[in-house]
Amino acid sequence: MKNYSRQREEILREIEKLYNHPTAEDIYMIVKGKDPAISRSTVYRNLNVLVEDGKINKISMQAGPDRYDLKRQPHNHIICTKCGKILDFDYNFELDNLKKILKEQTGIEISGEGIALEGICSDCKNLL
Amino acid sequence: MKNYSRQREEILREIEKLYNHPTAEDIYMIVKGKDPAISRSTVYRNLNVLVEDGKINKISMQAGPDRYDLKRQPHNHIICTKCGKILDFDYNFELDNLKKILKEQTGIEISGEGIALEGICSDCKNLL
DNA sequence: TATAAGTTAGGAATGATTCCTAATTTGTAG
DNA sequence: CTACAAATTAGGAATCATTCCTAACTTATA
Repeated sequence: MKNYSRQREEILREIEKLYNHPTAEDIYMIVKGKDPAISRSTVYRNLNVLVEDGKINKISMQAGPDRYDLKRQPHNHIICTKCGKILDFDYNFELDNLKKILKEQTGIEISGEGIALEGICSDCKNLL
Repeated sequence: MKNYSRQREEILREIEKLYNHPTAEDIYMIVKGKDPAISRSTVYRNLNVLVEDGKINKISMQAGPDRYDLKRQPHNHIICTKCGKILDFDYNFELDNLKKILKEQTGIEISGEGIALEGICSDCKNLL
């Protein structure tokens, strides 16, 4: 296992405490509270390293900045297209015939992770 | 039905001819070939209008610019995370218990559209 | 024909992210 | 320890996609 720099460790430790899909900016502000000298580019660069190392997930939004999530047990995300709220859900795609259909139609084998669905959440639906 | 401006019509007509999920820039270059005075902001603005009017879909990518697609029959997209290729597939989420599970766990009712999956396509898999 | 509403071209502004550079830290081999 | 290489940093400039701004122009309306 590769050694992590102090800054990289700090970033990972803060993400471990968070359960609200923080943005890079969120993480930057939190880490900066403890390590005022840290720079934004260090946060961005290390977030990419942590994604590559499989420690965290990057969630690409249809609008606004990317969000990050510690890899705990496998789960998926569903995003409200009105308010942008992200909710977790667990659904074992392995068991589903979706995988088979995709393989047949496109030749792509999905991993079951990195999947984002979209919809309108109940809060927003009530406002319509 | 609202009247569309000449530029808006031009943009929609070009998207009707394309089956390769063009970006706003792609569309801008094509329309500019026929109407050299058109501006980029006109293309962006009208793409948003066409999405709101339900004429086209916007596909948000995990990397790079958004892509657009005429709304023909309902279908979903799967994106290769290596090469960025976008493939269509049709899978009727209405028939699936995914919808039920999502409703139970998150309160969100998905529309069955605007869903993007990710994986690694067979071309890229061969290169690994 | 006058007025209002909608739309445009062009470019400036914005927001998120990456890139660049010189300085600093860390790892390693003698 | 010591010296050199490799990795990483802070800070800010640069980039990219997109939106915003404004004055001019079209189109609809009455």
